[in-house]
Amino acid sequence: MDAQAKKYRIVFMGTPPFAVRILEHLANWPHGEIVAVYTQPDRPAKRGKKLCPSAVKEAAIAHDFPVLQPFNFKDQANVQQLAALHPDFLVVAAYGQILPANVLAIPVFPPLNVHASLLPKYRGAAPVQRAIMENYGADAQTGVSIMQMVEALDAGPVFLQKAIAIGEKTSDELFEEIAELGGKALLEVLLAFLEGKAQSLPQDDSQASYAPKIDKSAGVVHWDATFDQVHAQIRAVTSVPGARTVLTIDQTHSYDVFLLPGRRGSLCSGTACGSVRFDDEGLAIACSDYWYRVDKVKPQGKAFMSSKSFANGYLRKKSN
RNA sequence: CGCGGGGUAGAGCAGCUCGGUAGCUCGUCGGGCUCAUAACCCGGAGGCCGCAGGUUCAAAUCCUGCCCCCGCAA
Repeated sequence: MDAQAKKYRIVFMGTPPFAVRILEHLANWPHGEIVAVYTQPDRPAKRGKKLCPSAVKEAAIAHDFPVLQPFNFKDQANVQQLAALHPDFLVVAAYGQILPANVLAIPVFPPLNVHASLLPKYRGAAPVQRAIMENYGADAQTGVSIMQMVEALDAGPVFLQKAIAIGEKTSDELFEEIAELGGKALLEVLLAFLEGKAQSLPQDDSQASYAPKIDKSAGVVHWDATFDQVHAQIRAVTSVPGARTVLTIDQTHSYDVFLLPGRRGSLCSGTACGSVRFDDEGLAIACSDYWYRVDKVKPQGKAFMSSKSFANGYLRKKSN
């Protein structure tokens, strides 16, 4: 197949930065051309409540891809608009909308989804975060699946899976690696379709688990767990929605802060979970087994600072 | 005009009500003690108090406008 060969028509759907990485891989695929990019409508966001475009929209505009932002596909006009694009492939990554059967039937090849887990584990909205939270062993791993979309959520047959070690990564770091891996896996599957060699395996529904969306409350650190569990939780929620806790200095001073992943301290047997300690190294908080050494904290209204800086400015009140 | 917090030495903060001397902890530099030290003692340097304008004999402080940072809400 040379440069003059047929370019397959691809419609991409996605919204957050994770989807951007997948889109970038697709954009570089020599056998296809992106004929449209679907993403969530601009939403009021951030300070000032201004209308903000999604990460995918910004990327699509940078590439000069046509952008479409329908509210949903219940409106048949939107379905027909997609059909009129005559897509060979429909690729979806973290789009944020459930696609009805008449949409899934449009592309020539099966509609594909890039999902950030080893299906059937962690179907749903927050597969990466849940995988980190629940798998904190030394050899824990998660991965990415290229699957065919069906009406049931994340339940279609899987064409290709790739695994990746979780280690001590944060969800941000893992998202990036999975997007990179997923982008490559996706192109492998697309090529397999062109060569007529694509094969899928049905998911074992009895092994399925669901990864519910992460909300604010998931960021509140549970200090009554082991160090490994606490560390896993903090890594999972770092960045969004942020790991937060209340530092109780004394009876009259406590601060609601965000914190970044730290490291294991010494054993803290006998200390009440959640106890706060300041020493030469900075801040430590007691888990059920070890002290959790915290290097960076963010008081309300402030930026992240070293725990030592925090002590310099905020601890004085304790002695006065 | 969505709501709230913040901007003062390299870092983190106090001072602002009630205008009048630039303060605290850490860091940094120099000296001392010590076998030695990240420990302790003494001393020093380092500030357009976010920007601009106004009020005043006098503004970090009061008034007005603007910029930047943070959170909530979506």
